[in-house]
Order: sequence, then C-alpha cells, then structure tokens
Amino acid sequence: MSEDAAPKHRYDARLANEIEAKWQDYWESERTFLAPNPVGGLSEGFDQAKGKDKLYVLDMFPYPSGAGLHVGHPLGYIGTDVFGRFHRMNGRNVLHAFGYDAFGLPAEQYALETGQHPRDATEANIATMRRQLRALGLAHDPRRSVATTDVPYYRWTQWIFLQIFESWYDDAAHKARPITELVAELESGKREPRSAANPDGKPWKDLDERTRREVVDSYRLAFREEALVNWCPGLGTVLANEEVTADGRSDRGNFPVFKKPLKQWMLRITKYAERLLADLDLLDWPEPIKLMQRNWIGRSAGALIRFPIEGYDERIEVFTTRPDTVFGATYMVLAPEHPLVDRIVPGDWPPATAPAWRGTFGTERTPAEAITEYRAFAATKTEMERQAEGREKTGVFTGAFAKNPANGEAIPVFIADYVLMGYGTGAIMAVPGQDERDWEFAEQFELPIVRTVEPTPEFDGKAFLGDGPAINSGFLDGLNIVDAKHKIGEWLVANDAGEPTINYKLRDWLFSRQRYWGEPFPIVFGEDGLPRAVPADALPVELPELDDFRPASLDENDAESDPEPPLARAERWLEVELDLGDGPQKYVRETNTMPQWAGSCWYYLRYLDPTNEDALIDPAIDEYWMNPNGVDLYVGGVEHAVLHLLYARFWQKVLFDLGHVSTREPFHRLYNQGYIQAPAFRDSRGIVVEATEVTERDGSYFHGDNEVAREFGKMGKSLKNAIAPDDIYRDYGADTLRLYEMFMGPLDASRPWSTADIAGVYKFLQRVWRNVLDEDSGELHVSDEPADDETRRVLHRTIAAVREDMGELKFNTAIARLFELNNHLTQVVTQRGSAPREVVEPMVLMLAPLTPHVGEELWQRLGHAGSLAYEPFPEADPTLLVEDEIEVPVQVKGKVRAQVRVPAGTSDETLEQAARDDPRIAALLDGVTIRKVIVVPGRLVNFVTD
RNA sequence: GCCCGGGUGGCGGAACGGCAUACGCGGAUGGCUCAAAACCAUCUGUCCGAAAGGGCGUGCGGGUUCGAAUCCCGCCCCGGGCACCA
Repeated sequence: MSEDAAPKHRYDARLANEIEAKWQDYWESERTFLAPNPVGGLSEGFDQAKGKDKLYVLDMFPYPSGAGLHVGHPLGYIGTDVFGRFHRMNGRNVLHAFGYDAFGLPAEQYALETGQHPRDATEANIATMRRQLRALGLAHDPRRSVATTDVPYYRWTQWIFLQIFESWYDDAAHKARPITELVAELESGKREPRSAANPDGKPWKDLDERTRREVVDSYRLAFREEALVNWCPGLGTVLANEEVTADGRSDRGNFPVFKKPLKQWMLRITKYAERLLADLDLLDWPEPIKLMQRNWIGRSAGALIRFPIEGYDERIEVFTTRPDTVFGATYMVLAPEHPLVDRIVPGDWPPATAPAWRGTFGTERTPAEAITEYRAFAATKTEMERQAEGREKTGVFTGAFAKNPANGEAIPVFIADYVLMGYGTGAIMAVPGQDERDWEFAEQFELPIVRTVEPTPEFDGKAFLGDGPAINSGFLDGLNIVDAKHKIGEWLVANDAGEPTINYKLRDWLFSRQRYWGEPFPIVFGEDGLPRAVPADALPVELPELDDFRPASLDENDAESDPEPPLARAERWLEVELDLGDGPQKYVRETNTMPQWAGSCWYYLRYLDPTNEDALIDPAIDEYWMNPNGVDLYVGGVEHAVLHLLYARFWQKVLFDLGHVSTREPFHRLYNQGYIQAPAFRDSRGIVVEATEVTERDGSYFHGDNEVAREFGKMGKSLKNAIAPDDIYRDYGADTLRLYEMFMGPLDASRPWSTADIAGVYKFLQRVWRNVLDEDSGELHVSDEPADDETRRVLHRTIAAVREDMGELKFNTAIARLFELNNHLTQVVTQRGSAPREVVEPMVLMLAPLTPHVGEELWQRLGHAGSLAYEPFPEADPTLLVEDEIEVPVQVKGKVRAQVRVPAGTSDETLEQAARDDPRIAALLDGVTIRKVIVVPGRLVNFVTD
C-alpha cells in the first residue's frame, strides 16, 4: 500500500492538519494575538506594548455569504495577516481584527431565496465563515470581532446617525456644527432663516413654531426631501445613485430602476464634496481609485447665469462650464421634470411656431399638451432604453422665450431629455457652436448656430471645442477661452446676471431603504408629521421581530408602484410613547431602514474599542490607533472604490468636525488586491455549466458528452467555478493554501487559480521539513556546527531580500528567495547530513508569517518554548552582503560577449583592462576602432565600436 | 466616445535605463529502484549549427540612448471605470 510506504514523519496533509489544529488551539488559549489598548477594558498587557509603534491593518468588511468562502476570498486576508505577523515580529503592536457586514440587501436576498429568517441565515453564515477563516490561522484579535447586526453595534450606528441629524454644515467655517448652535444663531438674529421652508424670507421672530422646525430641519445633515430617486420595484426599495449601474439597473439583482419623486432621507454629503476631493491628496491610495472618486465627485468650475423669461417674472438659472460662449446661446433647454416648466408655458403656440417644435409626434395642439405628452414619453424610458435609442435628440418647445443677458436676444426655451434634472440646475443655455450635443439638437430643430470661438483653419467639424479667439461675442471678441471666462465672470456679477461657481456631480446620499434587514432609524414622528430624534439614552431602537419580513412583492417593471416598508407592519413596535421634553406623548416610528453601507462606515472605529458602552470610542484609544493618519494598511477589492470608501470618508469627516474622532481621513494607505480567477465553462447555448463536472479530453473540454468552451473569470457563484478552501485544507493543509496564494503572483494582480501549481509549494514545505528533521524517525538533524561561508552569505542575502519584499507586500518574490535558500540548504544537508542551526532558525522565522503553523511547529521542535509570533524577524549582517569577487558582463556594441571575474571594488580602469584582456573580447576588438568605452562600476563594460 | 490598468517562454510570473525570462508549474534526460511513485541531479525562449558559435527575440511600428521589457510618439488587443454631467 502506498500509504504505508510514505515515511511516517513526512509533512503531508494529515500531519499539516494536525499541526494546524494544534497551533490554532494554542493561539486561542494562550491569547497570542490579543492587541492591548492603552486604556479601558482591553488594556491588559499594554505594559509590554509600551514603546512599540502601533500598526493597524484592516481588511474590507465582508458580508457573510451563504455559499461560504471560496479560495478567492481570503487572498487579501492572508496578505494582511502575513504583513501583520511580519511587523509583529518587527516589534510593532499590531491590531488586526475581523468582522461581518451582515445587514443589507445581499444578506436579506439570500435569506429570501433560501426561505430563512435573515437573522438565522446571517448567524449561520457567520459561523461558517468563522470556521473557515479560523482554519487559515489568521492572527486576529477575536475580542474585537463585530457584526453590524449585533444590537450593541447598531446602537452606535444609530447614535452616529443622530449626530448627523443633530448637526448642520456651516459653509463659512467649512465644517459641521451641532444644530443647537444654529438654533441659537437664528434666535439671536445672528443668522437669517434662509430656507426653502421659509419662501418669503421672513425673520425668525415672525415664524410660527412649525415653520421654525421646518427651517431647522432643512439645515440638517440628515434630512427628508421629496426628490427624484431611484425606485427599484424588483427589490421593493429605493437605491442610492451609487447603487445603480450605468444602464439603469440595480447593482444588486440587476432589476430595472425608475426615477420617481419620493420623500426620502438624505445625507448631505454634497457639503463635503470639496473636502472629500481635496483630502484625497493626503492619502496613499492607488491613483486609479483616487481618480474614480474624483470623477464621481465631479467638480467642475464654471458659472451660474440667469436668463429672464419674457412675459414672466421668472428667471432660468443655468450652470455652464463655458460662460465665455454665452453670446452663442441660441436657445435654452430645461429638463422635462424641471419645476419651472409649468409656470412659463403659454396657453397657445406663438405665431409661426414650426410644426417640428410642437412635439415629437406632431399631434399636440397646445404647448401644455405637447409638454404633458413629452414628459410621459421621457418618464417611461429607463436609462437603458434611452441608450438603446442612441443619442438622437428629442424635445419640445415650451412656447416661452428667454432673454440672453449678454446680447438681449430672445431665444426659445425647450424641454428635452438630454438635459438631466439631477445635474447642475437641470437647465442649460444651449451653445451649438461649441457643444456637440447642442449642435445635434440645433440641427434636429433647425435652430440658429453661432460660433463664438474661431475654429482653427484646418478644422472641418461641427461644434468646435478647442481654444481660439472669441468671435461674435461683443466685448469678449479676441480673447482666448481662459481670459474670456474671467471677463464674462466679472461682467455677470456687475450686471446681476450670474456669478462664477463650482458645481459637483456628487448628489446627496439617499439613505433610506424600504427593506426589513437594516438598522431602524432612531426617529419618530409626532402628530405634526415632523421628525424627532429618539434621545441617545433611549438607544438602541431594536429591529422588531417580524414573521413576514418580505418586501412587498411587486412587478419589477411596474414604475407606478410605491415602496411599502415592511416595518410598517410591525404594529406593536410602530407606536411608542415618549417624553421628548414636552411630556409623554404618542409617536410613530420611522419605518424605513438604513442602507447596507451604514454599518460599514465606521466598523474600523468599533474594532478599536469594541466594549465601550459609554462612548463611540475612547479618545485615548482613538488617539493611539488612529493618529496621525488613520488605518495604516487597508486591503480590499477595487469594487468599493466609490461606494464604501466615499461614505466612510464622509462619516469620518462628520465625526471629526463634531470632535468625536481625531483624524480627518480614516484609511491612510489603501491597497487593492486582485481577484483569483478560475476556468469556467459554457455549453453551446452559452449557459455556464458546473466547472467541477467538466472533464478534459485531447485538449478539449466536455460536460457529459457535450463539448464546452473554456474561459477565465472571477471565481464565484455566477460562473459556477468556485473552489472551496476546505478541499484545499483537506488535500494539502492551510499553510500550503496560504503559501500558494501568496506565491502565485503579486498581491494586486488578478491571476488564474491552478490546483496543479499548488503541488509546487506543497513540495517546498515538504523539503523544508525534511531539511530540519528526518522523515522516518522524526528526529531533528540540525547541528550547531557553523555554516560554511557561502551558505552564510546566501542566508543573509535572503534575509535582506525577504525583509524588503515583505515590507512592500511583494510576497511572491519573498517566497522565491526562500525557495532558493531552501534549495541551497538541501545541498548542504546532502553533503553534511545535517542542517546548520544558524541557517535553519532564521529560515523558520522568515517562513513563519507566511506559513505560521509550520513555523511554530518547527520552532518548537528546534527546542524553543512558546510561540515565535513575537520573536524578532531576522536581520541581515551587512558585511555578508558584499561580495569579494564579482562577475561583470562585457559588451561589444551593446551585446554581451563575455563575463570577467574581478575583485569587488575594482577601479574602472582595471575593470576595463580586465575586459580587454579577455580572449574573446580581445579577438572581437582586434582591428576595430573603439569609439567609446562605457564602464558602469561593478556592473558592466561596453565597448562601442564603429 | 472619454479616462485608467495591462500585453514578457508551453503556463503562473521575475527583472534601480545595464547579463531578459529569477522562482514555481509543465516537459526532457540521467541517478536510485526488480519496477513504479516519491526523492536527487542536469537540461529546457526560438531559429541555424555536429560543436564552437551566431541570428532573432518582452503585442505592432517608429524615436531617444553607448545600451530600452523599462523612457517618448503613433497604432493593435485584453481588462476595468465613466458615459447626453452642460
């Protein structure tokens, strides 16, 4: 039997699993990886950590998937673990914790699909994930693990919401301040109550109580607003802009999304646009991620210009980045939903209105009718349909004319769906001469086109976007774009026609969801229907148990349906008697829940002080771990480039403004790990088939008898190509899995999984094991005899390289160096019959962050008591890194023709002479003219000949 | 369409402007063995050549340089982000 033939003490999967379980139990019972806080409940052991530098490494918060982990998930977790273990050995106080983002759509959708209650499904999934991760041997501090669904956790999520609700943004101070300070300023007259809730601009003292409340509410950073939002009947909830894909479908579930006016909770993230943009410069993040955030925030400098409407006391306000082209504005366009439209429409078409202007369908008898019809046409189209129809311009004339403030000309006002209500003011001045979209529309509707920038002579296109002197522009003529913008800006201000301004693409964060599985809002409504905060000492507002937690089942294509929050069905929970300062009264609770992203906005703070019941975080603890720059290393997928990372930065800034945290940015260094890809297979219909059922024959792939096509894609459910870590643990052990994932490529690159390649790192661990102890007897064969000089040099070169690579997260090359060291050691063992301890011990220590179980086991067998987790990482002896003799390539005309060996530190002249003395070089140089000799000290000689 | 990444052996991947292909997988040959596995050793970009040696080689085409995978310009392909954003 082959099993009997294998040596008894070989490092195989069985032994690996034994060792792994042993050390995982040891770390847990010995509390090896608890990171002490400076103060508070988790401060035990801080005496030993005093004087150490802190290191906060963080993995992006995963949601506990129902399918369990596949081998692609832990890539980043292993990376942070290796990095953390490496620095723990370098004497850092390392905080590494792990928790679960368990509220929200993915968790709830999973529960729905499997017919479970979300809490049961979530708890089971977390338990599975904990088991799978524990088996990987990650050095987490288990005391700090949290789930967003834990009541003590979401109590503080609600508390943070209250901070946001109870504050406003002071534009002058560029920061959030408590709402009580706003009220004080309003009462004292220091500030005028300017708000849409006070349309007449009455002074505070003349406002009634209700209006005062409404004014204050309109200032809050968390506020309710009737706005066009993304309604997704398929999910039964509204969604944030960030959760809607470019083709107008839900990020989760891929259901159609419709724009619909609904009153929803919003968070005023737009007030932070400038700081969110500017502070990116403080961060050590991959440039593409910063760019994605910059694009999402979408800052553009331009001007607001007001166009009076003829015959009405109304003005159309537009935002433009090209105020210099205002003389070329030959018509205007409002978004179909623009509120002004209803107020400016005349009863009948002006004389001589072209038929084409009267509506896309040519049947409209009055402007009002045409508008109604066009609005219906625009509203029924999803983003997807709009795109499918290309960019053909549609629209209709409103019957109204505006006056161009620059030249006084009357220009027609249209509505068209190429102008979006959600950007700028929802209205534009159309300048076809310098804008391609406006040009297309102008052609379609036969509108005049006036160039206001002189195109370059060779230009033969339509709209001209380049720079050039202004023409047809009165006092701007001759100026280039930059100067013209400047001048028109001054003119607008002087003539009360507008002013330079900055506009952002970023919208306020739609924060309410009509789903069950989320944090309830700590908000109640009185009889007046106005929101009131639940007092902080009455938190948490617990999520009620509901037998039927399902969202209303709606037709996913029915744009006319309305959200129906499940919490409205929790009758006993819904009504509550509270004393909010004016005696006990009955209130009705807010029935919306918070979005998935709420809980993940601040979990990195809770890891620091997870047991604190009196405050969000103890300032001393925040100071210790977060100062000066926040999380030292944050590893996660690029898919969170906008959503999570933007929201978390926003919350951090609000908490910073209000004095609850000490740093303005949460994540100093961000690193995006790649994805592990795996082969996936599609049959002739293009349907994905289960990858594990596919067999290979003669270079082709078959599912049963059907040939299938192979592709590579991100491992997961949708491609049916997931590989479970449990199978790899069973066949090779967790250390092999860890080592393989770190070896297969750079951490930030995506790469295909190859189970065949695992054998390579598995055999490496076997060779390491065999170099330390005898496979048959289990006896150590390590000797205290010194290593030979060459071996010692190899060791120290390895140490230097591994140290550097690990510090830079280049684990793949660090491992390659360890392979080389071990290969060298194999030769030494073959020759001497034993391995020198002075090589074996550093090698085990260097391996330990990567393969901690093997590391600990060998360390123990080498005679050490206790864990190596805090042993110093080996340091290279610099004197052993310099070579006595070096080999230098010699080139003739840039081609390598020979190698010469010279002592290190040889002078350039001597090196050149040595090169000339080489017989092959001498032969090549014989009879040719040497034009130049390049000598790179210690590296290369190049003879340049004719 | 615009903006980012990236294209290196049969495969995963190395390489401060200075010996391209480290390390691993796969493959070949040899050792050990009755034999196989395991293990150990050597070789393994490609073409010409018996060999010595030489030609060609980092997606394609140019350029800078004594010297380019690396820097610059123009293309092609793959992956990602944004997309009527005024």
